[in-house]
Amino acid sequence: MDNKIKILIADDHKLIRETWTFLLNLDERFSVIGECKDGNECIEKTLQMLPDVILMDINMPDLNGFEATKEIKSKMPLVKIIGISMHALPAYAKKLMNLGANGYVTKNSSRDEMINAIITVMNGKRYICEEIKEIIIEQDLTDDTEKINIGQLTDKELSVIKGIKQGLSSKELAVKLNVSVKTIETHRYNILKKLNQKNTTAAINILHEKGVDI
Amino acid sequence: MDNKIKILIADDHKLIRETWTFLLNLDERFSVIGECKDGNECIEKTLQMLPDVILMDINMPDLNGFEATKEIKSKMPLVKIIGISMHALPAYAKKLMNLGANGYVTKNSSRDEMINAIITVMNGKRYICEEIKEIIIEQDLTDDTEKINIGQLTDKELSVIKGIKQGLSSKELAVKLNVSVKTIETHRYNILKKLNQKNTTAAINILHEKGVDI
DNA sequence: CACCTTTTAAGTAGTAATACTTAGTAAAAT
DNA sequence: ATTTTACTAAGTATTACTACTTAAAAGGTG
Repeated sequence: MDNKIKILIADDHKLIRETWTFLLNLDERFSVIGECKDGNECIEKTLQMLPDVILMDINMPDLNGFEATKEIKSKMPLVKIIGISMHALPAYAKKLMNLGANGYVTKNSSRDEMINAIITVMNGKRYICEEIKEIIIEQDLTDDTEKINIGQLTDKELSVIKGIKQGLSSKELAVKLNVSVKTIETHRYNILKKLNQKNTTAAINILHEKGVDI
Repeated sequence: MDNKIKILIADDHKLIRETWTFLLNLDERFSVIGECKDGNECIEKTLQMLPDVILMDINMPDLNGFEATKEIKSKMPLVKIIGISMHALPAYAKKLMNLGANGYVTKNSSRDEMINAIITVMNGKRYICEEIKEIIIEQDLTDDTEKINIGQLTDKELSVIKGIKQGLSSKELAVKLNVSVKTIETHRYNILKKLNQKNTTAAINILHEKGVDI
């Protein structure tokens, strides 16, 4: 048991957690020592259980993967963190790596790729999954043609347009995000400017067409 | 014999009558004092035999359970009536209860459930079987989601919401569809009413969630 | 430290959308 | 033959959104 790589899994979906736990425990080299369903629980269990690697979902309630990564790396810089997301967005990967994560893989990835990621980060190197690598290379080759990029939108702007998509008004969003209506209106204005659209309906539509999952 | 609950069974199927008679007579607390094969016979025997409880089938020839219940309750309001039907329809139960019945059980119900029903109505309370309760709860839970129906939208309304999705304003849509801006505004209003949404963004979102390809 | 980005939020205008009511016409269903 | 539904469109009022400008505070980067 001693020489196995201790893994902590953080994901808000029970099925995902259990699947990864099962798949990883099939490999002699790994031992999944715990599961957590949000960022706060992950921070707690990390301090308690001292895992070697954390598989951290980005989209979690209460405290998301970005925030949890930042917090954990400030307290325990040696623990390896691999971000997991359903979004194949290089911007997400880049952001997470800048917060101290050691790897980033999408939920489309295979067990082999995840194992590869764990081994790689345990060897002190960073790991980015093939899917993201391909997109980065693709974008590098096609260069400046794609003006519309999710990376242009900030976190708050994404929160705002997500709310708009759900039918919330500026007033309702102001209450939800605990800011003034004027702030929401500024965010809306900036979103339309960045995406070069006349209204938010068109903005949401263009994001959908570009395959951006908001 | 005096202190037993006197039961009258009304059902057009002999086998059903005999089965219920047998099953209920197994219990010391009950005594089935008579059987009848239609509503008219039930009214007659009720006036003759003065039962405590009538187990009344809904589907009977000549005079059905609804009519018989209404008639009996107008003459003898204190006799307890439990409707029995092969149909697990809350509407039937509701209708019968409004005619004065004290309980409603389906023919799928167990002996225990029927005994429970008899005891309950004898204690002055109404009884609805579990099967019907489940259906009512289910309908109540799914209720407002079923209000949204693509079939409600007319051809013109679909054209309008498609245009809105693409980011067109009412003015632009008016030009495109060759009608006045006021007509487009009316369509918008009717769309929101039909889909029960506060704005078109929410309407488009709800259509997407329902898998409607607009 | 200076610089940049993000987030916040104010002011001012103008335009668009929502929330109804009423109403005429044509077509389709009862 | 009568009712219903779809489409049209006007009126009125209110609310929401869009289009800027300006600016201060917080955070990280070079």
